Amino acid sequence: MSAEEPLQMLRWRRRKDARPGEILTAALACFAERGFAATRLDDVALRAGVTKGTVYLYFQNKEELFKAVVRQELLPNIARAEAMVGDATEPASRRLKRLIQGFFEVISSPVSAIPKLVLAEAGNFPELARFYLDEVVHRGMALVRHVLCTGIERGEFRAVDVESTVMCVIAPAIFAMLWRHSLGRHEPDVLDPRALCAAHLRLLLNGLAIRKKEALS
Amino acid sequence: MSAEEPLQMLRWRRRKDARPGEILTAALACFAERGFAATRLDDVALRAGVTKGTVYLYFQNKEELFKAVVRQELLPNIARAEAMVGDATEPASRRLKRLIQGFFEVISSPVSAIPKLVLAEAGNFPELARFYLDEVVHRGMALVRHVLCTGIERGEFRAVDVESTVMCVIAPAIFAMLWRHSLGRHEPDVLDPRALCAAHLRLLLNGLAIRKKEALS
Amino acid sequence: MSAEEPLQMLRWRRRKDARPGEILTAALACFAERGFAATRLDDVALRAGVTKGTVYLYFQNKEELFKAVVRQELLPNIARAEAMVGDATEPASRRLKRLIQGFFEVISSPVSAIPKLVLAEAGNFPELARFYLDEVVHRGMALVRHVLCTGIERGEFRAVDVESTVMCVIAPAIFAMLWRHSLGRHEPDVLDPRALCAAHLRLLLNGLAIRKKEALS
Amino acid sequence: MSAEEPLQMLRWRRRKDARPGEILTAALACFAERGFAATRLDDVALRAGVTKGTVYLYFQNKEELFKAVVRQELLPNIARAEAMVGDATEPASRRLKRLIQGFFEVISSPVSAIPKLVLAEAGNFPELARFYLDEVVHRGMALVRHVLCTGIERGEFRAVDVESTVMCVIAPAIFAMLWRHSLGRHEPDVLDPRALCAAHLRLLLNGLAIRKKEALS
DNA sequence: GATGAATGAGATTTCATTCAT
DNA sequence: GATGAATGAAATCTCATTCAT
Repeated sequence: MSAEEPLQMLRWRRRKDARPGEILTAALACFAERGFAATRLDDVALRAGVTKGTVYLYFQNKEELFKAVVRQELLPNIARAEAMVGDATEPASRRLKRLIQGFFEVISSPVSAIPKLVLAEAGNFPELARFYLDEVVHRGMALVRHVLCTGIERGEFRAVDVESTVMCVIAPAIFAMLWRHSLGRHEPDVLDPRALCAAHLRLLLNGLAIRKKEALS
Repeated sequence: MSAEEPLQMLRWRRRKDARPGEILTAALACFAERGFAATRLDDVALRAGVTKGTVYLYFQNKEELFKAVVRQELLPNIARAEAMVGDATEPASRRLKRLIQGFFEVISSPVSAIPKLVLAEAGNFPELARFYLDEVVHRGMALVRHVLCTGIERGEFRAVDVESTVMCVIAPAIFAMLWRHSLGRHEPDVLDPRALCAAHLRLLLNGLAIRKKEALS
Repeated sequence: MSAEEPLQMLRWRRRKDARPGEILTAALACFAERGFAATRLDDVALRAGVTKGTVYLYFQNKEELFKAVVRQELLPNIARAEAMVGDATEPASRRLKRLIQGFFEVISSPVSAIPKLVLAEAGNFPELARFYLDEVVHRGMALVRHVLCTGIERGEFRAVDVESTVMCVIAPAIFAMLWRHSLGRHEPDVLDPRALCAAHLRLLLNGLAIRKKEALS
Repeated sequence: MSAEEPLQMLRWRRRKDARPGEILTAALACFAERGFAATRLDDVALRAGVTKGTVYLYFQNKEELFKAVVRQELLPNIARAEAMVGDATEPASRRLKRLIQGFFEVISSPVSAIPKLVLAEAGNFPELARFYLDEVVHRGMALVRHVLCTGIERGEFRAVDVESTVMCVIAPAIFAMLWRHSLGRHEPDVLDPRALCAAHLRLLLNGLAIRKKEALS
């Protein structure tokens, strides 16, 4: 069969293999724009350049499509984030900085729409929430936690409440992602991710830094 | 006959004035749980102790109900936030602290569900987004900005990038609200608002504090 | 009781007696404008200056209200039409003329909306159709038939097909009534009832007149 | 399995092209029977042999369906009427006769239900009224007017008030159509279209004819 | 007698899902 | 593999009707 396959079929073959990805990309865009419920499968199909029936060829139903979007679009990003922590010989402050910058870089990519989606639909999709908690949130927090703990152990950072500080570290980046895909659409220029990242880093590193003779407020 | 009358009478006794409020409260709870689209008007009506038709007696349609929820539930809170800035003779750090604590206190009230709702539906309700930006976001940010500027002018705080720092100040509280009404439902105890508030305040005030001989990283 | 009845109560009493009529008038206007189904009882009540509940005090339901409108608004008109035939000593042509002019005069009164209503709803209200046929159509046709027959017997009119000629006699007037309450609203001045009446009379009387040596076409 | 397949296949075989027409035919029948408002889309769908959803596949909503019925069912008939005037070399009386007979022939076809529908709903659908006036009424009246004018110019007809006479010419045919689809259903045999047509023609042609030595009444 | 808040049955409309082609 | 016509369940919304006041 592969022997007599004409060129045209090869093209078809390629498209066939590409289809699921194209559909997921289209779906992410649609979900990000209107939310899960308000997105019609017709919209997704149209944007993916196929018909509704084709969507069902690759995904059992709308809910599975939704989960697939989250799953597939996030997998590379999680690994990326974990690789980001990098070399353990570096100072903790530098690793923290790189980690945060990594979070902020996500903002401009399409995956940044996922947190908003998960947030909006967590109530209706417990299974998805579970998955997201286990595969994204916990792993992301573990990264930050690890860097913070190392820094404290090594005497680079003050002995803060690690669990809460983890939240403080990631909150501005998450906030920026959510903003971009919701209110930010109706009022651009309010939030500048680069500037926010810089300000956050300064505040944070200053806040974590150990000062010589000083009592906390 | 007189025995079963009281129930009936109570039903009728509830006055027109009370109904809209009851319905709005019920609606907020439903919307917060399932989101706008997944909430059926039957659910709202049931929770409010009325029937679907009654909801339409007071609100033109589901969308208007949604807007009314956001509008009416927020008005008191905005005023509350503005009153919170308080006395200008106090040190800026104390005012900032009170402001942030105020934000964190909102988390446990039902209104804390509104940010999630607005965020999730901003794409579908531009008018609502506009309203929320003008009446909530801008006013809230103005409060923080004012305190920060005062602190910088008076030499209490370092000369930071005010606009971005405003975001850093509010991000953890917003983050906590969103968390509570989404992933937090599926994994309690991950986020302790009190502890987060405390950690945030320390980091922030430390981060803003002026140190003697220090160069930024 | 009637002795100590204050003036105010008298007024109330008067309104009470007038109510059903006021409601019927309002209902006729509403039904004529929008048709039976598209008319809401709220509209009728509003126009009658009462509330929906009051309508139900006097009429069992919407259908009964509809029938009452037709019944009550027509009764005087039927009698009026029958009286119109007038003196049997007059020439038939003059009586026919008066009869037709009578039909055309109805056009400008509110009752002229009833034929449109009955016509539109006859399919859904067989009982009403029956009533209308018996009490209005047959009696109206009998009048015309009587005059025509008299005229033929007396040698004033040609020996036409009486039953069909009856229709020809009344069709233009009915047509004008229907027009006024439907398309005529969207294009006034197309149909001038006076001119139509005059033209119809001439054609008809000419058409019925006996000519000396003439063969029918 | 192969036994019950044919039924299924027939269902599916019916092509997209055939459906709209089938639905329009079914809709005309339903609307004619019960009127616009009282017709449920379920009825239409059932009669067309499809389900409610299918109707919405081809027509945006009930109102558009209604308009489509009127539009599509009438187009052929208008052309038919215009072709009916025929040869200008014929005597006007013969052309008028043919025109009127044409109107009367419509009565027995399903389109004869449309005047009743338009009449009943003109108040609620101004746009439809406009369309009907422009595309049907004006063109129909123009035909009659043309024949009358020609007849007068050529000395065949008396110099009547043309505009009003046009109405007199068409009124009996319209009347018969309306009758058939309303009261006529509850009392057949009252109106015999053939006899009515004949009687109308005689009266009319007699009424229009010029007599030698005669003064008008 | 009059009110108008409340009801709930019933209609329109949407859209995820199926399946013959 | 891809299509798109067809489905039908489920939601929103309307409004005639009721009934405590």
